[in-house]
Amino acid sequence: MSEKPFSQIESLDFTDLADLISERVHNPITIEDFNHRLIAYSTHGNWTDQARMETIMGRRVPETVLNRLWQDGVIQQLMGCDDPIRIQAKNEVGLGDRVAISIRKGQGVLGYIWVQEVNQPLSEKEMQLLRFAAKGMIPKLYQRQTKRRIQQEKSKEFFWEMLLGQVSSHQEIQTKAEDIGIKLPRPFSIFLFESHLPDYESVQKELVYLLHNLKDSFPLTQFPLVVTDQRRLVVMGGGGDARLDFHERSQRFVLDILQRIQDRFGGLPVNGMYGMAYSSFSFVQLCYHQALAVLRAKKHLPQEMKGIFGYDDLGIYRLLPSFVEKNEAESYVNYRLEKLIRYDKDNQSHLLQTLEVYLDCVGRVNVASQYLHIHPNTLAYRLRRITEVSGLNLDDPNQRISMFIDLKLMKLSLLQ
Amino acid sequence: MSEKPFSQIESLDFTDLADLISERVHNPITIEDFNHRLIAYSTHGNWTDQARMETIMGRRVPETVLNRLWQDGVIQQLMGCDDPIRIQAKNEVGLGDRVAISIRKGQGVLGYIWVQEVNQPLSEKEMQLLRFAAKGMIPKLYQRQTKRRIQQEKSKEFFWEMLLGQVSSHQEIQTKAEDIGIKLPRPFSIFLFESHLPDYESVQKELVYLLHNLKDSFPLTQFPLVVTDQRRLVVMGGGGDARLDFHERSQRFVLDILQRIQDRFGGLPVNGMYGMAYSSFSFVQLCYHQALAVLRAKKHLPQEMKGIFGYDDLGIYRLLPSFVEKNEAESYVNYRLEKLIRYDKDNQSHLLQTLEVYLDCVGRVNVASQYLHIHPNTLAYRLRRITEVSGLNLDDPNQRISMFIDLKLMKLSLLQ
DNA sequence: GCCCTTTTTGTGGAAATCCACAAAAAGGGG
DNA sequence: CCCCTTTTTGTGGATTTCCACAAAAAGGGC
Repeated sequence: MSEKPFSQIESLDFTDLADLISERVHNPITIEDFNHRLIAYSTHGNWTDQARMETIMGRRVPETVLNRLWQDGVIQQLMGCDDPIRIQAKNEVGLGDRVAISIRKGQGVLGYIWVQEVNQPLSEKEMQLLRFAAKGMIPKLYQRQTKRRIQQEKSKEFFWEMLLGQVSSHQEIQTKAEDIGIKLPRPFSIFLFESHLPDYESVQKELVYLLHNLKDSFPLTQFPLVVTDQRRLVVMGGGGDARLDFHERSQRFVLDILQRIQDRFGGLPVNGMYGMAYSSFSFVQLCYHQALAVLRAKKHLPQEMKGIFGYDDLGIYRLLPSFVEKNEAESYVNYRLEKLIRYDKDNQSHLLQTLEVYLDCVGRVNVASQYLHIHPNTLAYRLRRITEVSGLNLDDPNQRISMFIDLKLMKLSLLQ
Repeated sequence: MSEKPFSQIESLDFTDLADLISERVHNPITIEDFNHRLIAYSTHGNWTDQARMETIMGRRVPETVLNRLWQDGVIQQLMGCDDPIRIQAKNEVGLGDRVAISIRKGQGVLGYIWVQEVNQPLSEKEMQLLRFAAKGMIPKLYQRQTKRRIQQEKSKEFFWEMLLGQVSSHQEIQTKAEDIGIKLPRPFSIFLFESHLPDYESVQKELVYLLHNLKDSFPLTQFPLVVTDQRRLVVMGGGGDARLDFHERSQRFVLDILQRIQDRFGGLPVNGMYGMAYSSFSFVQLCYHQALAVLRAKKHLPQEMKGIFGYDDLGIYRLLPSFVEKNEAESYVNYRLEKLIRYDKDNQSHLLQTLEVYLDCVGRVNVASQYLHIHPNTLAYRLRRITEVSGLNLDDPNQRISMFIDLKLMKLSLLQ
């Protein structure tokens, strides 16, 4: 009997193994891990069906195919037994006839072997052969998985070291990454995702899934490092050497992820932000702090921060902390602001709020008055009052801007 | 003979002496120092003429009177001899008939004795008496002057110590000032005047004169400390306990001085600026640096700094140095600005300048287009171009402001 | 020279701003 | 309560902005 059709299994790598199995079952095959990521594929008959091609090109089974297979209960079935299962062609998603078997250790799925039945349907003998192959591959796959997990642990530790500034020189980081065997992207940025949903677990899973899933189909590529911190996910991402559009790509990337999460969970369950783009790894910690700064700004001034995700786009809010520091050092007070505050207190008026809205609306009387639910002329009157009381000259950009800044600053300090 | 009419001269103070002389010459008198500042006056006949009253009230001979006396050559004559001189009434300036004599040591004038001839013209005998009095007063006056000069030296030294932060605690400064015998104003500020005129000497003289002269007639009082540094005059000024209008008073004060200097010397020969208002003397050094910061800002951005003299009014320019620091630390670049710069270079266009003027004009298309000598529609077109090229959203106050700031920052860094 | 794109200028109409002036409404103190 | 000031709202008209569309001008490449 052919009891030992894969006796050399220990000595072969996955690619050779794929070719060997393919030869024996007379059809092209793919070997995938528990997450449907491609581990290896046979070289014969590559151009047979759409799904196979896409899987190989994207190094993962296409999402559409997976969705369909989950819907039809195929995956569930597959995960529940050690036997090969025959799957009817699903032409809508480009999937031809298949036979698939899961590689399991106990109840845990380690991976799958997929056979594309392009040449001829599998005979019972070839099915049996598949069972042998799957069983024989268990230790190899388990070892691979363990190794991966260890490498991932190392990566995480390394990432935290970077984030906390325990390694900070570009060279040091570069060589250490090579040692661990991960390729850091350049230019890069640090992304942060935070959620306060009760079932943070599932959000995080979805996030990780999206990160891995979007990394190929989306402009921002390579996410070698993901760590979680309480209810946050920290990611280093980047690549694609054009630095010019990095900002736009980052923004699109974050927006897309948030959109998808929102579609799935509803509401606004997740916040996302990122630092600036850097090419030198000596900026990792700074970049992380930039993302954190965006987070803080969003917490304190949610209204003003709508639609802002990148540190690049914080604008003046990027500089507010420095302002606070400087103002305290020289005990600065905006005397015009003081006067308005005093006036408001004395007369129970709303000049300050009026001014803020007016400035927020870049001096559009109509817009601002609508926002305040007052007549445009009332706004005009109040503005006149404001200039009279405080001496503020709204035609002077400098006065206007510093008033705006000091207003936001006050708002900030009142909230803390 | 009455050779020793003032034998007790050594033991009397100036006030008693004034009364004594007045009695002997049968007319009211004043004793003044070399700078026409009142040292003492006799108590009889105080309300006799306008000039005398104003002199006593203002503790100095009124400027109008002095001007007239210089014009008529009286002062010159007086300074040139040791004899009493008779001066005809000059009713236009409120001056009645006088006799005056200078008190001189060698060629240097130490002071003057003025006799108001209200009761009767002085006889030759009384004139002689005046000569004796003047001569007898020389050592006393000289001593006084020396003491003053020493005190002034001490003050200056002390002031420098404060400015350079060598004494910095409020208490220490307070007690040290009391030791020296000067009363520091509270609240206070540090004022700075700078001139690059070839004849700086005369400007400085005029400034010191104005400072002493305005200190009574103007809202800002008490200038105990004046030091000069190269082509600058540093002054500590303040007082008048209302802190609310301190800023307005300071501004009016500086403007007034600059106006007068300009009237006298033409052009814009002098720059003046000041720090914020403080009540604790621990801020002296900081306040000085604030005035210096205004000076620097005026040097680098003269256009933007027109009409700004107080650190209070620097607005965002107050914070530019912090920006520079922070930007360098995180090697920040405004990516929108970058794009505009690149576009301008590639197409020899003027989008950046256009944007700057537009922002300087707080978004007034008409004003800005006139300033740029272009059609309003051209400006609108360019603005559209700007938003297309850089992605700048001019309706967002934050983007608008940070663009403004980064523009000024760039201008600043280009100039240095 | 021509063709092309980019930029500037012009026209016209709807909407918004600015200003002066006045009527109404609100609020506070005697 | 009335009187007074402050605030809000209303009206009308000159000016400005905003937009769409088009003609003219400028500049670059072939």
